[in-house]
Amino acid sequence: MRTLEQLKIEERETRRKLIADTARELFSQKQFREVTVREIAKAAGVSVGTIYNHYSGLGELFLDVFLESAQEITRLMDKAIEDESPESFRRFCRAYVNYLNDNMTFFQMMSLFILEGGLYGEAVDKLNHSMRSLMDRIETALRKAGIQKDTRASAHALFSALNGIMISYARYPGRTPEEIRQHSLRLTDKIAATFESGSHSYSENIDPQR
Amino acid sequence: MRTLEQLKIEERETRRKLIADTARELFSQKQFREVTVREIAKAAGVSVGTIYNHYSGLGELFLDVFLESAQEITRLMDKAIEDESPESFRRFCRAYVNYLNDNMTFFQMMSLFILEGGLYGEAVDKLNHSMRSLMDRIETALRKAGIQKDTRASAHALFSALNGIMISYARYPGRTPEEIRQHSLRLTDKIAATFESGSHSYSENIDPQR
Amino acid sequence: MRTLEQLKIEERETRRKLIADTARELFSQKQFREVTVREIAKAAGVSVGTIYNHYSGLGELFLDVFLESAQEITRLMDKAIEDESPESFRRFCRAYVNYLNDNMTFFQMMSLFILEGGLYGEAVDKLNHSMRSLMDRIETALRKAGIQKDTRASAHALFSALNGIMISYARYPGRTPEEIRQHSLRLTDKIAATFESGSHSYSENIDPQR
Amino acid sequence: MRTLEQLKIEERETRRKLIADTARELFSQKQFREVTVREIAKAAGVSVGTIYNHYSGLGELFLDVFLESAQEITRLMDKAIEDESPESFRRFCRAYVNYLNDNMTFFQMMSLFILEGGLYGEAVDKLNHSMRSLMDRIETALRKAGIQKDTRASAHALFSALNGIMISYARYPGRTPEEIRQHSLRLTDKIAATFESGSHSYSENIDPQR
DNA sequence: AATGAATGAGATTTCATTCAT
DNA sequence: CATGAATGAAATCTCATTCAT
Repeated sequence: MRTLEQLKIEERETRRKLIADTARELFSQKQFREVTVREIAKAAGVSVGTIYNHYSGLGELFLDVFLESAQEITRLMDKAIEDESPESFRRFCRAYVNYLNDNMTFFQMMSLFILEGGLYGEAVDKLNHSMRSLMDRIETALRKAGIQKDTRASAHALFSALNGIMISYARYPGRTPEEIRQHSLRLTDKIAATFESGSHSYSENIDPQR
Repeated sequence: MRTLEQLKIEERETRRKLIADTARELFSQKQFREVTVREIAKAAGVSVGTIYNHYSGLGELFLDVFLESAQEITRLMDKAIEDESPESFRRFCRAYVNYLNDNMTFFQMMSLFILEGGLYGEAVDKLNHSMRSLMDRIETALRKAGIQKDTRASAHALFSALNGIMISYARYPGRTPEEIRQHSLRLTDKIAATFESGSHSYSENIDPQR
Repeated sequence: MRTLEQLKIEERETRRKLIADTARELFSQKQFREVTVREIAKAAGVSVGTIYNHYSGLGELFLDVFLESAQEITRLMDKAIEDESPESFRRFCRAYVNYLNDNMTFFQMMSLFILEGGLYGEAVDKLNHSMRSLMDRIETALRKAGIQKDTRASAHALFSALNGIMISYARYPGRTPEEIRQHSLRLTDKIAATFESGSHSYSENIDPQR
Repeated sequence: MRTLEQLKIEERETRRKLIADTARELFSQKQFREVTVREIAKAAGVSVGTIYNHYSGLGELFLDVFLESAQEITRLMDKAIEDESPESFRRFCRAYVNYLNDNMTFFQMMSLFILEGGLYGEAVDKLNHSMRSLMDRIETALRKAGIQKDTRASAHALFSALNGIMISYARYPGRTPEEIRQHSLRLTDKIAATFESGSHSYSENIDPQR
């Protein structure tokens, strides 16, 4: 009996995931603001109504896609943290910026949620949870890189700085995607270096006897 | 004859400025995406058609508003640079972030132009020119703060980092404007400190003997 | 065997009644046009499909709810007819109008059936039967009030007149429910008086010698 | 100068009237709830947008159509009042009921506004004004028919009673339009007679000495 | 140069009903 | 019989832009 129930629930989740994944796919092809419900439905092989059976509206669907991306990033970060090379911190930062370059939608949605608001109740909780997960990884990476003080604030600052690269240069008009990626990564290295070196002088301040 | 011509041109510019300023005013009241041409026209006391006589479309108007803001920021930065206190760099950074907090539109438009594109030809030139002006000031501030190497890249990195604060936390759902401002400024200080201290170890590392 | 059959039938009827009653309850809470099948199903604790197993569609369900209300009114009228006070006729009319005020749905559905049609076959028979029951009571009340001639037509006229009060003033925009009830009852009294007094002069005119 | 302005205003009103009249025409052909904006636009030879330039929404358009009908009725009543035959009162009532039979839309809209609400602000004022105009005529007709006391309340009662005929029998399922009209008029006569005769006995009651 | 009415494609969302399980 | 996910047509309303006056 329980299995039957479970099966139904699983099927439901599968369908939901199908829709979300289709949407993600479409978002990567064009500005996500330009993707319509009809398109998503068609691409997913379901009817428009079905989408509304699974999501209360476009906002919820967007959030779902966003959260999935956030999870993906989290996994990526977890991997990058394991890196034991001397350059691991720089690589960690690059992993994030590379992801953003490849998945502008994630970033655009974050902008949407943060800048334009429109998120309430449970949605905010989900967003917060997701953000905290990210921040945890960043904090870990910072610790590994030798930053010991004030790590949470530093994590926020680093997160901001890396996001800022995107907001400032992604799709900068007149630049090719490759030029943009190069520039992004150059800035990423710069920021990574700044944070790392910053940590040293910091520790000097903290531990002047050495 | 020339004076008559000049008068006409001046009047034209006045009209244009009137429209742009009205738009800015409206943008500060609500999400700029929600402001319609009709609203702007009504608020400015002109007809819709007039707006199209002065601007080729909404995009151009947005750009104009944006550029005006950019000029304002540039002036603000020029002032901040003159500050000779030991905290001048931190203040410089704060001035920028404070401005963004007070003028979200500027930031939202930058996001729009950078993330969604849609700028071509002359518009890109204007944007570039404006951005360069900003970057010049940031570079100057960095130099004054003791950063001597690689200042252009550092300027880009700092610009990114400060913008990132906004994209990451502005209007974070569930926070009050004041909470957000406080958090923004805390991060600003963090980043300013990181860049400043980074500069020291940098120069030490790079050129210790000399 | 028969008992088993009966049981099944009874259960079926119970289910049907449950659905109809739930619907009535919902209709009293909001405009019945705004109540969806899903809502009814949820409130009744059954599935959407079950509703369609019992009713061929929303129309039939509406009719069922309507007929139940009509029966309720009939019972109310039966009671009111027994009233032997000199004011019994006025009270009879008031009982009907009060019911309408308390059960707008009944009236709205009548409007729906009468004005927009869409009833066919058996449904019309049921509606007619129900209406005749009502009319019988009204006729009886009129006779008791001394109207002897042309009672069926008078019953129709009175029925119309009382319904008209609702269509003309129920939820009149800008009036509170209590104001509306007061006005309704004032008009009811007026109409009751008109019909009663009319009856006298009528008989006098028709049969002056007596 | 003034004429140019006037011309524009007139043209605007003409357009608005064109839309309203087209809508009325369509409403008489099918249930007015089934008429879509697109249909109206197409039939009127304008674009959908134009309709929204003239009306804030369907509600406003409906109200406009309704008010126009109300004016038409008022004019009709004014004519009927002039009738000096002994049957003038009956004719007056018949004129109204005939109009309702020919223009169900008017009645359906009245039902909509009264029963379902949704009218606010200026709209309510317009509705009230229109209703008062109607009531004035009814009152006049009643006075002419010899009813001297309590004429306003009587007007409301008569208005209700006549409307009630429609709500109770218009499009009664299974009846042909002609049958319905006949029945309506029979009831109209009945009600007219009731009100007239009622007036007599009333005066008798009030002034028994005479 | 100013006006502002007209345009019309297009988007989101709703919901009664069906039907396979 | 009960279930409830899927369906998909259809409806209202928006708004940047045009262009004749």
